Amino acid sequence: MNRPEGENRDLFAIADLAREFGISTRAIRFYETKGLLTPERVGSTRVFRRRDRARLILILRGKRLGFSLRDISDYLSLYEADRTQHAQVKLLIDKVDQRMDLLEQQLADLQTTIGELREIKKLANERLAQAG
Amino acid sequence: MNRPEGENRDLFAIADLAREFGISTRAIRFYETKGLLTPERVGSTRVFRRRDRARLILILRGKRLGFSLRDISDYLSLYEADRTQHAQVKLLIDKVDQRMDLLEQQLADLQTTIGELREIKKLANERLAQAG
DNA sequence: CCACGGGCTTACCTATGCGTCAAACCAGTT
DNA sequence: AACTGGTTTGACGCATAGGTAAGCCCGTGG
Repeated sequence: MNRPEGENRDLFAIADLAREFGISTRAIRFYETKGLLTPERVGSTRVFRRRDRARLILILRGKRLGFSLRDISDYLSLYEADRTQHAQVKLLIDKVDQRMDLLEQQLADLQTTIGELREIKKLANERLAQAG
Repeated sequence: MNRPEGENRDLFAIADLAREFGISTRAIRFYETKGLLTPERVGSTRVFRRRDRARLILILRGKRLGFSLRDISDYLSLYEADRTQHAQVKLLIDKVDQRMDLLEQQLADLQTTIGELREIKKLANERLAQAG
C-alpha cells in the first residue's frame, strides 16, 4: 500500500519529490533547466534517483542559507567526486565564511532594532495606560 | 567653504544624501515612489530635511537586515509619532523575532555546511598529497 | 468511449530593486 | 548666447525564482 519512504527507494516521480519537500513541480523543473538536477527520462517523463534527491536536499539547504541558485550550482559541483579541486573548494569555503560574517552582522543589527522596538513598545504601553 | 556635515545641517539635495550614504539618486527617488521618503519640493526639486535623512538611515539598516522595502515601510510607520499603536508595534516586533529565528536557523545550517566543506577540503588535500 | 489524473513543453506574467538612458529644464558662469 | 552641472520625469531593461495557464500526450478505470 504505502511505498517505502524517501531514503529507501531509488526511483521518484517529480510529484513525489515535490510532495516530500513541500515545493512545486515547477520549481524542480526550473532547477533542472538551471542544471542543478539531471533526472533520467523514460519517454519524456522525468525519473529521479536517490542521487537527485540528495542534490535537491542540498539545493533547499542552500536556499535556506540565502544563496542564489548559481552559487548552489557551484557548491553542488563539489560533489562531483573527482573534480574536487583545491582552489574550487577554497573559493566556496570563502563564500560560506563571507555569508557567516554577513549573518553575524545582521544578527547584531537585529539586536539593536529589537532594543528600539522594545523601547517603542514601552512608550506605547505607557501611553495606553495614561489614556485608559 | 565646506558645508557643515550631515548631523548639523537641515537641508539636503538628493545628491548630498546619495553621496553621504553611497547610494544612487535613483535609489532615493525609488524609495520616494514607494512612500518611504517624502521630501519637500522647491519648484520641482526635492529638498530633504533631517527627518528624511533619519528615515533613510533606517531604510538602509532595514536593507542590511534583509527586509523588503515593504517591510521597512511598515517599520517606518512606527516613527509616525502618535499612531504608535500597540497592535502595529507588536506586529513588527513579531517580524523581527521571525527574522531572528530565521537568521539563527541559517547560522546553524551554515555550521553544518562549513563542516562538510572542511571534510571535502581535507579529502582534497589528502588526494593532492598522494598525487604529489 | 470518454473523462481524469499526471506529466511535458512553451511561453508569458509577477514581484523586487534598482540601473540606464533619454529628453528637458533651470541656474550660474564664461 | 553657449556651456556646464544638477535635477526631473518617463520609460525600458535586467536578474532572480518561480507562478500560471494553454495545449498536448498517455495510461487507467468506469
